[in-house]
Amino acid sequence: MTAHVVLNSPHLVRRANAAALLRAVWDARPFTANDAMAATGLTRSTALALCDHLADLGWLSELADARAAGEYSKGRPARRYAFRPTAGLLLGLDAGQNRITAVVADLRAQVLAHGVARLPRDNLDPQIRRDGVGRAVHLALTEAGAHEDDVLAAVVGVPAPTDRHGASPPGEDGYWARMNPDLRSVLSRPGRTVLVENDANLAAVAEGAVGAGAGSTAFAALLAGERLGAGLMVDGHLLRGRAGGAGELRMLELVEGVGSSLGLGPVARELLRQAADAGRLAADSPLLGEDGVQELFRAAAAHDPVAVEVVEALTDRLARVCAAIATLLDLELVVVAGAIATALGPLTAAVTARLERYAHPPLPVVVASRLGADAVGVGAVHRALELVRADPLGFDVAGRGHAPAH
Amino acid sequence: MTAHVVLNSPHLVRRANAAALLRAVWDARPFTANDAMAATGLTRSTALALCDHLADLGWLSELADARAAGEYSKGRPARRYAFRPTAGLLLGLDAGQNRITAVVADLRAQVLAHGVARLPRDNLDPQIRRDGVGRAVHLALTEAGAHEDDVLAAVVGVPAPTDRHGASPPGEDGYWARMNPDLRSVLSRPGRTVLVENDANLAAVAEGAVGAGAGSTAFAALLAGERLGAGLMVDGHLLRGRAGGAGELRMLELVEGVGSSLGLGPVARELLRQAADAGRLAADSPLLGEDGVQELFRAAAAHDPVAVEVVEALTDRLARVCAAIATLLDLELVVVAGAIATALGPLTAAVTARLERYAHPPLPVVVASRLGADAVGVGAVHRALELVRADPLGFDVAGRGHAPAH
DNA sequence: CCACTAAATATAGGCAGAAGATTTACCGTC
DNA sequence: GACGGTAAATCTTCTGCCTATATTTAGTGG
Repeated sequence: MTAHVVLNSPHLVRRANAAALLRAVWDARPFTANDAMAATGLTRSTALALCDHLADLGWLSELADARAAGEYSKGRPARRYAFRPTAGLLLGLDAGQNRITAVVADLRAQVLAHGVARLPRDNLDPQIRRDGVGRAVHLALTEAGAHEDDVLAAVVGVPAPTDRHGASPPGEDGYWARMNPDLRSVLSRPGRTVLVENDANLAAVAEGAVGAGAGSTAFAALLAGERLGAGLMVDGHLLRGRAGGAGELRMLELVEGVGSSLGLGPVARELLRQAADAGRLAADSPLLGEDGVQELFRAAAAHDPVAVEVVEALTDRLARVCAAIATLLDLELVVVAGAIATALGPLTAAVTARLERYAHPPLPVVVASRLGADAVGVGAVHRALELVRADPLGFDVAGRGHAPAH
Repeated sequence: MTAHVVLNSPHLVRRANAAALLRAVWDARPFTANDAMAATGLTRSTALALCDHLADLGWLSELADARAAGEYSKGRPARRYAFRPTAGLLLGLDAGQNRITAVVADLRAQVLAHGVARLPRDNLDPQIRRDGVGRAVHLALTEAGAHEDDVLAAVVGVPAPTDRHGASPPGEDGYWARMNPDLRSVLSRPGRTVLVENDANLAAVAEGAVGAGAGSTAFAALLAGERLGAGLMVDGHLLRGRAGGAGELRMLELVEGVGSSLGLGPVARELLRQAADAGRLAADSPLLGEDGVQELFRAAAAHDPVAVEVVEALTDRLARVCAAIATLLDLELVVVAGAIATALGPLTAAVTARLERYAHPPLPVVVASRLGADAVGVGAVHRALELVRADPLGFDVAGRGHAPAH
């Protein structure tokens, strides 16, 4: 006979109702008691009492102006309230291998400021990463004119699997553990919720919230950097697995015509090197340079035979990858994200077309992310928002620039 | 401003608490108010009032006997209640291609009776399947001495993907649609909840509830019949996907060394046929007969070279399949289920051992199901149980052999 | 200045649950 | 067979949340 949650106090009822009202009003324009009544089904007196209560707590502001918005004008003017998106702040971080980005956003996930900390090229010292996180956060908060105490929830994306508690397994040669040197504790503050999450998972959250996956219930965000990784959203849930390893794509080693989880950049470089070795590419070709991938698509568009061949190989590879993942999970969409995504725009249509060779209808669609390099940070902010929205009254908001109505 | 659920009436609070209490005592021995208080945190008066209420509704019986169980004997004897597992019945069906099985169970998922309807060998007429369902249900209910009205929830497993509403896409050549000819409507009755679900998914539910997956939060049930299909349980959720196709294994066509989603039986038959064609197997070998697969393992155990070779090929194939699925989703376990499962017991250890060739630590474990041919039906019953437990007070139970206390 | 209107406020009542006093139904024991 | 002791049931009182239904209020337009 295990314990079960019950409402053993009227106070709990009120709290649940207040949270429901707050969620209903979160994204709304200024609203009146009538709106609150419609959204919750509560009586006017109760709705008003809850609004006043939420205003006392700092979640809502009562707008002095009664019928300012000229919304009609018979009868006694309605009291108007508005959700205060700056009642608290959200912090989203992308703790990449060489760079840490912090994003400060309000309670509607509107980005207010950024902060970036570059890390030394070959660093694996945990303290350097931890310091970098602190630096990026400080920069972002300063730019936003905000204070550490204003942050209700912080979420960090790391290039490693993470379990429910934000811990990463060591991984081979301890790479994962080095990427996630207990970043949770760096960000922890009293009254603040902190979560460490896999970066591809956060990219998926971002795509689902404001990207190509909005409205979709089954899709993947394919983070295409040096190695491929995926965030899997199925039935509206982010998949985690035993130890957070869901979406790790080592299974691609078993997929015919793919053979590894290498990202598109490394594969392109390798193919171009092979062409050079075979004498089909001049040793000083721009395709072999730093910006090889950008050059590659330009050259393919200009019908350079080697470039066309390589791009076709990449298309085929990506189609196989997407087919394998999407078929097993019945996804309707694969969003290719990461730094390389913008360059891949032209590729995705070709990939989608090629899917019919490797998958069966209904075929998924492959698109490039429009969120750019910020995908992980934005996803982190949205994840933080979910945490706050899930139980807003669990967060203390009173401090922030608000004088409670006594 | 979308509508949100609120507790706008004391009645709702009471209902929620009653449901919580009921869930807490669902699997308990006879219990007293003290037990109920401990499980819910409510006061004695409230707990007793709720128990009486639930007894009135027919969910609990009050045991006349006060301190019969000799559980101590100072003070005023406690009133004792017990959950009534027969307050309503659950119906689980396995609507296979050639055979329909119905299982009747009580509210603790204890199986009370079976009913089987065999279908003509080559039938695809929807009406024949629908009639078969009715026949199997009638047989099972009769054996249980029960009536249609006693069934609170029914769940059917079909060999086809199903969406949230129990509908199946037509599939190529309409096979799926024929396997699921609106079975929902056949079982529908006023006051009864009906659900149509993919059979592999139900096998996964069964394994998670009473099979090898009990306690595991990320595992797959691999239904190994003529074709492979999987039910995927990740983070405690059954994966569905866009149209219920999650766990369809056509992606195996892309996996090296696998190449198709054919089950082990067909592959074994094909390998044996090839051996026979090559003259390595006598044309009258028992391995080529009806019970080939059973024979195969026996022969391999006796070091028959052809049999050993085929079993090794099957081991390798299964290891690749499990590695691909388990790696993508970070599963800790793959349970091989289906009619063939019992024969596969000896194979699974070899498969688990071979996984290290195709996957990386932490490696999943592969085991054979111990649930036998009933896995789908049992899973269906457990799924039905979930439906009832989720909101027990939404079901009317009063009728069944119980005189409410006026 | 007066109806009219729509919203805010005030008042009363129902109901769930807590808290604590009291009663009850047993057990020993003398 | 009356007498404490005990643990649970029951009774009484109280608080808080919500509904329902007046009543008041702050405006508009004639």
